[in-house]
Amino acid sequence: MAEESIKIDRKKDDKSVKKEMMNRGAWTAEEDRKLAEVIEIHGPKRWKKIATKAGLDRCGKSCRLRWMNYLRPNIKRGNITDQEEDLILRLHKLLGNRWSLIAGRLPGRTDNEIKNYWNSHLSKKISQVEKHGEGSRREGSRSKRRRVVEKASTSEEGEGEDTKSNGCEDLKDEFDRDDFFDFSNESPLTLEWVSKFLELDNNLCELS
DNA sequence: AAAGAGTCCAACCGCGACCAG
DNA sequence: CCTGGTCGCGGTTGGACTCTT
Repeated sequence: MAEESIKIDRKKDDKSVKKEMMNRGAWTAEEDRKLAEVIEIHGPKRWKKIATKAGLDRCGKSCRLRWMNYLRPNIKRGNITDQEEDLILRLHKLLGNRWSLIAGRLPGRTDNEIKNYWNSHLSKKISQVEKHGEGSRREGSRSKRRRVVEKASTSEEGEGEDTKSNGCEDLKDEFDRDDFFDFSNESPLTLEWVSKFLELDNNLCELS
């Protein structure tokens, strides 16, 4: 028993020592350059390897995040347009806090960016609207662990867990959300998709 | 001009899923 | 089947910047 806890402690210590040795905080231009170089050669995978190859005192996780949110080509910087905002609102209504899925429909935007935008702009907007208007509906606390939720939701969608509900529950019979949002073999945001989505969303909310 | 409050966003953290051995 | 390593996700934090008083 005691031995086990010592083991755990040692493990924890190793971890924190490593952490302390790791470079953290803001990325420098030099680090960015090194990271981009290595990724160009090896591709954006095996992040731990990339971190060591680049000679950065960063963990793979940190490298991945930097690449995904900042260095990746085709990243769109600057203000979220009205159209994008509208899309985010509608997608969030359907999907809840599944930022990566939402980001998948906004080319050039990252999940982190959308999440930040939501937290700083839209959540306020929404709570203001809710104050004025009627319904208060709790945002699903940890919509995360989505795969678990998704699995569960296939059998019993109810529970209101993973947000979205908003009078749109009815759609579940005729609309397979996960199918709809499976973007794996589809090119991102096309006008057809947007109009298809907006049309569908309008229809659903008219029903409710 | 300064200082306190508020906002924004890059980066970190912790967790669960996935996968290879 | 089990285990350890890795990845990807959403939540949270810290600090730089801006606004207000």
